[in-house]
Amino acid sequence: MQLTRAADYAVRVMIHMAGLPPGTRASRSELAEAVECPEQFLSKVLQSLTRGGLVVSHRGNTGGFELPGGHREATLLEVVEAIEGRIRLNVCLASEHSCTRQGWCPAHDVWAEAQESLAAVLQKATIGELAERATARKPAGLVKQPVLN
Amino acid sequence: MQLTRAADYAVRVMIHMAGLPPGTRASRSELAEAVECPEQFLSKVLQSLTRGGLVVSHRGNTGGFELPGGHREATLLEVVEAIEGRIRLNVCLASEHSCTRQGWCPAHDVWAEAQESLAAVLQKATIGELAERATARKPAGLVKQPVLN
DNA sequence: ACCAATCGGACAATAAGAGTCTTATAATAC
DNA sequence: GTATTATAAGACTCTTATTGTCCGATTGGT
Repeated sequence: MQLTRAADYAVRVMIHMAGLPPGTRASRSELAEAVECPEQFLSKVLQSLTRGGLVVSHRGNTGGFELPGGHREATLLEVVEAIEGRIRLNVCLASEHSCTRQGWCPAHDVWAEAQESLAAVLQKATIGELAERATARKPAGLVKQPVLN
Repeated sequence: MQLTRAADYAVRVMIHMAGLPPGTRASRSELAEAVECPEQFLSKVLQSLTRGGLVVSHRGNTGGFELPGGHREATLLEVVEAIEGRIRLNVCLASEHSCTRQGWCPAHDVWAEAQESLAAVLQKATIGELAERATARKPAGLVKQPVLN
C-alpha cells in the first residue's frame, strides 16, 4: 500500500520540469541530480513518462527531455498511473467479475470509495501549480527550511 | 499501491464475525470457508488480529475466535493497520526527517492529503455497519461454494 | 489421558521493487 | 562520413515482500 520509488521520482521530475522556463530541454544527468535519483534508474522512469506522452525525449548530442508543448496541466494521478498503471486498491476492483463476492460484499464499496477519494486528491493537483508552489517556497540559495510543528 | 491479500482477508473475516450473534465462537476452518481463504494462511491473519486486540482467540477443544466483548465498532482502518502497519502512501510521510526535500517539496503535501483522505474513508466504515449491510444484501439461503483444494 | 483446537516458528515459491550494465540508435558537430 | 554525445531498450542482479504451507508445541475441555 505504498507508492513505488519510481512513481515518486516521476512526480519529482515532472514538477521540476514544470518549474523550468517553457521549452527548456533538460538532460538526464541534470534531472537526476535535481531529483536525487540514480541516473540509470531515472532513465527508466523517464522512458515510462515518454511512452505515456507526459514528456518528450530527444536523442543525440543536444538531447534531453522537455514537457510536450510546455504544457503543465498534467495531474499527479496521470503521472503516477503512467508509472504504476491504473490505481487499484484491491484486486476486487479490477473488473466486474474478479471477485466471487461481488454483489453483496459490503467491503467492496468501501474500497471503491477509498480509491475514488485517493484518486480525486491526486487528480486535482497539477504539476504546474506544484511547480509554482515549489519555487515560491524554495528561496534561490536554499540551505534548509525549518520544519513545521 | 495495493492492499495485501492478508488485509483483505482480515476485513472479510472481521465483517463475517460481526455478522454472527454476539458471543459466537467461530472455528478457524469455519471462518476460512466463509472468507474463501486458505485455512493456514487465515491462521496467520487471525494471529495478527489477535495481537492487535481486534479478536480474541481460545485454544483447546472448544476453541475458536470471537470479537472481544462482541464489540463491532472496529473500523476498516484499524483492521487494515493491524495487518499492514500504519498506512504510508510514500516514504516521505514516515517521519519529519525522512526526506531531505521536506519543507519545500510541494508533492509532500499532496501525499499527505491523499493519505488522509484514504484513511478517512476507511475510518468511517465500521465492521458492524458493514456486517448489517452484508446480511441485508445476501440472499437468505445463499449456497456455500465448495472450496477448491 | 485423550482429543481437538489454536500458536508459533521454519520453510518455500513467486513476484515485485530498485537499480545496474551493456548494447543499440539517433542527432549533431566536425 | 565519422566521431561524439545523448537517450532507448533489454538483460541482468540483488533484496525484500507476499502468499502460502508444514509441523511440532501448547492449551483447554471431556
